[in-house]
Amino acid sequence: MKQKIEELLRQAVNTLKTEGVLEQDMAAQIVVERARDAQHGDFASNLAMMLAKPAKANPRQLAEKIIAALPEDAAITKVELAGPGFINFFVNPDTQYQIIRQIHEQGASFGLSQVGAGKKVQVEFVSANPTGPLHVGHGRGAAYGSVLADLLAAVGFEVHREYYVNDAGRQMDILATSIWLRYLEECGEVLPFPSNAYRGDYVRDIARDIHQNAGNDYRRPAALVQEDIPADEPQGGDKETHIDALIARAKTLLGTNLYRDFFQIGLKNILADIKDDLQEFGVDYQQWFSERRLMDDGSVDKALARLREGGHLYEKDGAVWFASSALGDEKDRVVIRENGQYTYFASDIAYHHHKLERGFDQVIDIWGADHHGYIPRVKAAIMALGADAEKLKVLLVQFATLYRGEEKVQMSTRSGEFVTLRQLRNEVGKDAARFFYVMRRCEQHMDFDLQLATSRSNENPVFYVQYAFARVCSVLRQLDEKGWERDIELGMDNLPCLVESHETALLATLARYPEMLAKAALQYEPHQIVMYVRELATDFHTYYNAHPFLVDDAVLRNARLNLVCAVKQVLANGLRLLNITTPEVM
RNA sequence: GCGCUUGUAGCUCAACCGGAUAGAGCACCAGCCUUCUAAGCUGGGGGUCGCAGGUUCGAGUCCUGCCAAGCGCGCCA
Repeated sequence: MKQKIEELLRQAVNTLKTEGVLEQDMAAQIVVERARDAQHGDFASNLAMMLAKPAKANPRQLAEKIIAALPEDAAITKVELAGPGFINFFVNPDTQYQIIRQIHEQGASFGLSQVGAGKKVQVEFVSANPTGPLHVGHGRGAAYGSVLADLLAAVGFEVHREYYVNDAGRQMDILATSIWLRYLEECGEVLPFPSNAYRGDYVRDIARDIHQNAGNDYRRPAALVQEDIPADEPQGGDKETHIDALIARAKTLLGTNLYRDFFQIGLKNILADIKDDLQEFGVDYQQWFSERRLMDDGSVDKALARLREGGHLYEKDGAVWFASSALGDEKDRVVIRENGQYTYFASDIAYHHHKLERGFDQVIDIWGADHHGYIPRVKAAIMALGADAEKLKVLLVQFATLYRGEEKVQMSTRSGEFVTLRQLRNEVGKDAARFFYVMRRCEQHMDFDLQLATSRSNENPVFYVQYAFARVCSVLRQLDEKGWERDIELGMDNLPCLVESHETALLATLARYPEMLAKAALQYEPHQIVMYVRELATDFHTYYNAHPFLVDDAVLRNARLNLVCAVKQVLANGLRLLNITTPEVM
């Protein structure tokens, strides 16, 4: 419909051009929007106001000429000039009714489109270090990323969901060493636990497992472990050098192979937990991409060699630097440390190089907002590698602050007291957690009230939407109990008897669904789905209270049932995208 | 100090990327259940869109400055 009106306007402009009212070379961006107010008809265009200035004409007079030049069309019943020069279109109600038949025929695929067809897009999200369970901060990225990915797929993009596993690097060594130290405690050794090690209970659990399976095979005397280790922070030392020394000690005392056991068991356990957690949260990936793999298969060397060829690397203070400041970053960055080790950034350059080589038209990284300072250097790296930095889109997800009613929930990773995503799910359920996480624009700071999410009351928007769905189901059950059968065709043939304002409002909202989806996808804004679904639920609840559906008049009854079933279908489609359940009874 | 993000009703947030009278929910007040689920609906009050300029037919939206909050500014990841 929108396209049709745009076409009509285009023809009108062409007519005016041949009549000499408008210049031949005048380029007109024709924009038609759905009218916000029913008084303004169904669609509106600001074309006359856009053209007024270049044409040196009064917008209202120009609008009149455009209206006069508009070709006749059966679907348009009235065209009006309004306000400062808006052209409002009133659509023939008969065309509006077609949406119900369309929804009925297309079912679950109603709303899907092909605007992204032929384009490959990668969405990388969560990618939390496998050094502990996911916490609530990761939840938002998980919910947002998964809905965004599904949304992009719904509008035709070929979507690849990926999790980057940071299974190399110092944090993993800290984990392996933490597990080993807890293991030694299990064996009966007495030794202090480093302030910078991972303190969560899960570390102890893994250590206990290892002890049960392997006995004392990895046991080394505490005295040897502690010998000549520089002091920890509480004792006036530096916690980083302390833990690094312990890592080195673990490697020497255990030897490469035994040390690797701790590394691998830790990684395997935690990654399995993360995968399981995400799956239960309704998040799936096509690929779990290993950072270690980039190290092992020479990808990092390859990427750095390429930078070197381009003259982007130099040596200073014994380290190798990437001249990122020449490409928009605030300063140059080290890629190979003085000790010969790659930095995290080096493997990230290789990773993004690899991503772009895989032929994605768009690469989307979803990061926590605290990583925003990292964007310029990654973009610089992409440019230096000779690729288009525009292909990378980084979406920043702000943290959610948890509340329990008025009270702020404290989180602290160090102390091990953080609220895990799993705990959150157990407390509020998958549906509410996803709904709340996706409800806001991602760059919006968010307050997540656990009490509200669990409340089974009118305060809770999740139930509000699900309740609308359940109500339709209930109506259909009642229909059955009354011994009536739905006559879909009878209803379809008599849709024009739906003349109540609630009904026309619903028709308009239903018709908007496909456009909403396309826009939400192209703008990377899943929250629009939430907004829409709430609006549709509101329209439905209002209608439900205003008019009975199960009336004696079979014609009206079936027409209304068709409308209500269309609502049910679209609610289901929207909630399916959000990966939220649609209970038939509440 | 520099950079990124945010600032809209008492609270939590929208506003179709520059359009018409800035909208919802919660909270508050007043109503609606012998009739399809009251987890619902109807009505009401509530606003200097952080502040000040600018751009134009038109600005919550764009540009500049300032104020405030969060985050970032490692040879950590």
